[in-house]
Amino acid sequence: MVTKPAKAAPDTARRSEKSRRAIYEAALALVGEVGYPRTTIEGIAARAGVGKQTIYRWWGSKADVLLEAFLDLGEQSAREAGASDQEPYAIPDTGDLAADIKAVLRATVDQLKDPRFEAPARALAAEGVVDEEAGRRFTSALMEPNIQLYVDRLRSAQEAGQVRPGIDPRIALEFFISPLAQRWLQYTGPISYDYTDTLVEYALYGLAPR
Amino acid sequence: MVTKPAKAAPDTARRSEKSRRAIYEAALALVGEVGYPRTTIEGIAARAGVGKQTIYRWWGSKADVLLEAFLDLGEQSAREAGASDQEPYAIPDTGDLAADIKAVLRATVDQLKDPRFEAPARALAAEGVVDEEAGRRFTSALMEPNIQLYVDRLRSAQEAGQVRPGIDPRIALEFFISPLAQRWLQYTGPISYDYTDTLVEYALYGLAPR
Amino acid sequence: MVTKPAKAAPDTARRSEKSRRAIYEAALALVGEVGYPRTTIEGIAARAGVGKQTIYRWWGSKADVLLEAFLDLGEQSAREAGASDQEPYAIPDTGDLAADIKAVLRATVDQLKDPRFEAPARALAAEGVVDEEAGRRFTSALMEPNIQLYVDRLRSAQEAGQVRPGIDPRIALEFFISPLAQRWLQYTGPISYDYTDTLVEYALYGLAPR
Amino acid sequence: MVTKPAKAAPDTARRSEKSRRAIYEAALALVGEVGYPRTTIEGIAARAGVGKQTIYRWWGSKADVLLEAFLDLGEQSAREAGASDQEPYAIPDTGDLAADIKAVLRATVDQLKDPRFEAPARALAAEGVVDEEAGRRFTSALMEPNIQLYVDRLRSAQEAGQVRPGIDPRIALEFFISPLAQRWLQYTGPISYDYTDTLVEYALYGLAPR
DNA sequence: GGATAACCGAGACGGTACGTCGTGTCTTATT
DNA sequence: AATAAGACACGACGTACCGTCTCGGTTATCC
Repeated sequence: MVTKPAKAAPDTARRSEKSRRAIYEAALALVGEVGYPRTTIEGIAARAGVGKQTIYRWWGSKADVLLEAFLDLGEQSAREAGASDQEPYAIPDTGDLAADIKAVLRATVDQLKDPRFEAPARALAAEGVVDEEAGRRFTSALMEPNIQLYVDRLRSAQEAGQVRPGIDPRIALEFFISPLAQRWLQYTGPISYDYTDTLVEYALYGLAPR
Repeated sequence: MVTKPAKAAPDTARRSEKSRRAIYEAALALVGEVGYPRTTIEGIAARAGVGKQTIYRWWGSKADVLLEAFLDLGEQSAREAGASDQEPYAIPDTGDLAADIKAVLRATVDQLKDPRFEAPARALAAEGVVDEEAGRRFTSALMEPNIQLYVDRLRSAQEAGQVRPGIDPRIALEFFISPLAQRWLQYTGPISYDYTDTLVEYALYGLAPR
Repeated sequence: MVTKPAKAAPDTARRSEKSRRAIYEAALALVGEVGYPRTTIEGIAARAGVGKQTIYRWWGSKADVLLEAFLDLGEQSAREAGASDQEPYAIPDTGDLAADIKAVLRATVDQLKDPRFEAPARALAAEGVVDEEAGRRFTSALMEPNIQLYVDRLRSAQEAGQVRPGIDPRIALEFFISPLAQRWLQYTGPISYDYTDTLVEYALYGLAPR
Repeated sequence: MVTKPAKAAPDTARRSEKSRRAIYEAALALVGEVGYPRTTIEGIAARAGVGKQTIYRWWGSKADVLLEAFLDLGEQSAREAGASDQEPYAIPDTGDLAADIKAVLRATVDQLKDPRFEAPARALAAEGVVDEEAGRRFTSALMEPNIQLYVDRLRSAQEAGQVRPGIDPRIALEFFISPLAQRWLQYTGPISYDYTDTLVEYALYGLAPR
């Protein structure tokens, strides 16, 4: 058996770190400046001072480049923020479920409105809507970890008796994030702290035991 | 004064109905077959047996063509379905709010899984995510009418004392449609009757008075 | 039978004369300035202010473009030179064979040294050496007509008794042109009026009857 | 003073003989198989199992590689043919000038038709046509030695009174080789023993004294 | 009922970007 | 120090579409 000759993967050890970083920066900058559809691989290469082939060698598509650039951006932010590194990301657990979730959603609102995040995030989301494979990839890389935090927090609340036992946290968390996601993705409504606070109140009222 | 030579809007009266229909069909077929990004104006024109200019004359972009084609598709379906035409679309009001909404959501699930709808719908959604102007246009053309139906039904339920008075229906309805929309758009989870039924139960529990 | 779908030849009637001329000029200029190998289709297109596709639509290769440009150049020169148009090209027949051929060869020497002709001519010759199909094409388009003139003149000389009857003019003419061609093509020796005069003398001595 | 850091000529003593031979073979094979323009340095390196740098270190261009490969091929053939090595190449001198030259030209015809020689020879010739420096290099390496043999033989014939005293052998020899060269290079006519025999007859008739 | 102006099909045009290939330079690890 | 291997910046390839722009050739009113 000849293990398919499918491209002869390049040698990762020799990869130019400098080029990779330059490509990330160029990609994010361009998406921010001219939008995803008018961001081209040629443009990224030119701006990064890199040959096109260097991009094609390591990534399969514009969406791939952007996904990694975006992940890298997240890691950077995380590194800058939580210098101490303990508990890099988690929903706080003060015992007050409503307050904890409101706080997290407010942070999410801030993030959704931060132009550094917004343009690439929309680009990826759009790509994922239309290309199932990409969509699943993006979802599992970008959203799944976050979703898991909600599941954990809700389960903890369930154990504390603040959420009815029969509730499936995997579904319940969607009451917090899906309405916000839809408003953001599809411009079906404005986004604000007030709005997310209301969301939490309405939803928890239904989730709490009587 | 020369009343601006800007574009000389074409004469709608002389428009070729045959070409318009051919373009709709070609556009929908291509999006279904090769996906939105690989659907091109040239391709639509060729398949419709139409000059490119005929498309550029009447529509401003690929997204525009597809939006109208999609709306047309909806009208057709409606015409076929409700021959009588009175009350073309409304959420039933049997007095049982949960049952009524479950029924509508089940129909939505069916529609989201119908490949005739899915491909163009995704295409439009993706375009809307990345292009705010298009997004608002699509939302107001495709979703707003639907949303209004939920608002109406919820208000009626509120009057009937089945929903707490303080609740804003514009927000409450998102508990029903946003989670489903997100699962569909972003592949964050499977879609089924069971799932939408559960959604309705969890949500109404919170919306109902005690 | 479906007569092969081999490219769907474009509509010659709609061809842009302006672009064609611009392409000829750009091609000849570039070959003259930077040489054939560094003349690129992209470069020609850019210099001519023309899309690449316009070149690819009408010509199959760089060599094709240059051949036509070169033929066009020849026609132009001819048109400028022989305004009267009678006898556009022929070897003079004064009765003195040696003098007639010397005169023509001197003109050829001038042409071979004219940089306007030299660069494209070499380019075509080189292409023809390496690509048999192109070679035959170039030879029959560029050299055959010329060769025929020699054949005619030699036959006329034969009838006048200045060349032995058994001689094949098709071969004899090579004594005049092949040595010159080789010196020019392969840099095997210098080119001058003296040289071509000598050639004629040596050769005619052998061709003349005793 | 720092004796210019220009290129740091590589150390010939350490050169890998095995690589050199492999490169020659690969180059000749590729030119024969796919033609000169589609023979690439990368292709040669890959086929020879050699790093690209090894080629760039020792040769300046594709043409250089091929020229040496071709010369090497000639030496090999010579070595195989004349095992004794004395008088590797010379035009025979039987006293019959016509017969001697006819014999040599017939051998040349054979060689020109041998595909092992033809492809690389054409490649080099074409390169030389378009690049004057390469042309002079190729001519002096590949043709000059041969030409000298004709000069010698003609001078000997001159001394024997078979060629008129005033004749310049450097020019006279072109009557034998240039027509053949042109037919071969430019496809202006077929090549055969008959043809070269006729050439010799026509030419010698003019060169011989009366 | 003939003139005339629009739309229509077709598709050539100047462009931009695509994804691939080859160049010549450079770096790394091996011999 | 030369080598096999191959990543790199660069430039050109030939193709696909873009949106604009003529071309005839139907229509479809308006005189």
